[in-house]
Amino acid sequence: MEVAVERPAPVKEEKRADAKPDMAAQLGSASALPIVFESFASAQSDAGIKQEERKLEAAKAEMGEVREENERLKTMLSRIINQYQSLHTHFLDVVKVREQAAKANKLPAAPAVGPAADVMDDADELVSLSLGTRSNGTAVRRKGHERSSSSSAGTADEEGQLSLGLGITRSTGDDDKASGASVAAAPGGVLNLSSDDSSSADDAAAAKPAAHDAAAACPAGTSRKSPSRGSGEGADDEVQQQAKKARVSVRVKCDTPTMPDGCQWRKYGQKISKGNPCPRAYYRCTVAPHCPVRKQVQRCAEDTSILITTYEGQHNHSLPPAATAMASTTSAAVAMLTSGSTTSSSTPAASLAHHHHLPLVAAGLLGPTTMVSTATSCPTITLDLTAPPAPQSLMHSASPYAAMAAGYESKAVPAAWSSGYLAYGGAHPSSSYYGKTSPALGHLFGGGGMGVSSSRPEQMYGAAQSYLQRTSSLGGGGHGAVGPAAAVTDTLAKAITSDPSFQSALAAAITSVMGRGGAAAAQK
DNA sequence: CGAATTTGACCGGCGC
DNA sequence: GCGCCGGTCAAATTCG
Repeated sequence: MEVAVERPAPVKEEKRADAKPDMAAQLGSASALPIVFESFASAQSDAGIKQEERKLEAAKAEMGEVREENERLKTMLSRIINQYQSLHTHFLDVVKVREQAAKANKLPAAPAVGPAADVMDDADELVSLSLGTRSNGTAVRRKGHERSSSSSAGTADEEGQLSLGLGITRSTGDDDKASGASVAAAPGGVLNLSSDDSSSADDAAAAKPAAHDAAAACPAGTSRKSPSRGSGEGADDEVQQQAKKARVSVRVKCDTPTMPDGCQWRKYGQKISKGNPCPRAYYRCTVAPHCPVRKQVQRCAEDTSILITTYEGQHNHSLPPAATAMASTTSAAVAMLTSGSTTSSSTPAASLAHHHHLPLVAAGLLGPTTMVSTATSCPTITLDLTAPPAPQSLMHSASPYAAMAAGYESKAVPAAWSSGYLAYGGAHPSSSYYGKTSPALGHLFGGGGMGVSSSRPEQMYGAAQSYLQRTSSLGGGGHGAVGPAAAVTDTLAKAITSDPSFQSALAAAITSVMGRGGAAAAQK
């Protein structure tokens, strides 16, 4: 168990002002403690024995704390794993039942049961997961297409809601009410997983054009004659295409024409899409000549203050620091979604999404409101960052994102990014900036690169929690878990910013999630 | 004057 | 097969 090892040194350094800095740094690692004690033993033979003893006591106390926390994290980890496994089992059961029912009804490929089969096949099949964070349900599910029919609502009722420890609700079809209710009832941020061809990143743009957005956007991104532009690379074509298919869509409240993500973009087109009076702008990454990354920017028809930015593809070049967050987010999304789709045999895409994202949800790593839609051809992750959460629960759940946003922001992103998100994370639910969490996620996903860690996300979540709790106690002076002031969040931001080990640990844990997601999908 | 943006035309996928 | 639609191209225009 490496939980304690990942704990950030600077926190302890601050907590233990009486200890030497280097010692405090060593104490940050549980495995380093024996070395510390050895050095203490030799030091005791010299002068200042009492002082050293005091340090020794402090070190022991510290070690005790670390052990305690380690135990806590172990417990939390095992609990989360259990919940994940039970959920996974339950989901597989549901899939099996539905397949059997489909066979019985002689509906070859329809995964749905009963009269709503067409709805299920074509429209939303959602599994909403929540852990800790609370978000505004209405914003979570704008997916409700107008194709919604009474039969779909009935389906939702029939399917019921499978509710497990993580607060899982399952809904089908477009029943906004059902999903909205489930969201509202859920204790926190919601991850929606859908295997819906008609739900895409752009579904957030408006309820009506959602189907068109997805249906048309996907082929365009993959089937166009991109080879002529040099983005295709022979044997990697398939991978490239996979990568291109996967999308990350971010809904934020933003007054500027585009979201400042740190990357260089060149506009190459603009269209009025059906159902949304606001034009959709198409941008291409211009950091490198043949970078395949595109983004679409469109304002929400229902609320023009909401900007929907959809990223597609992976950068083939190094990025400026300011752009790494978002780029890493898209890369991570691509990794998650494409790894699943390539290993899929008979399992519906939705189940893959489960495999990939449950750990994320369990770890509380996906944003306050995150939607994953895995169409067979166009998997998309939507970060709906427009819904203000209840501040009470955020300190324990969403704050890690806030902290990450802060950590990232201090490096590269304009102040609005983090200030807004920090407000979102705990202090000012009404802030007009509260949507801008994507750097947080991006930082989580990207900071440490992919595929190099053994850390577990569950650990990470716990670590993040405890870290924040500790840090808040440092800087906030007893604000505790209830609505810390902005000053506290600033303190949190600074504390975490100054702690690269924590950042890398988080990134590594995320990396682990990605890897395990793919492995899990491959096993099925 | 070069770079970036605008905008109408074109292309390919998809549904009817 | 046809029309609709989203996405892209590229010439024209604007901007710094």
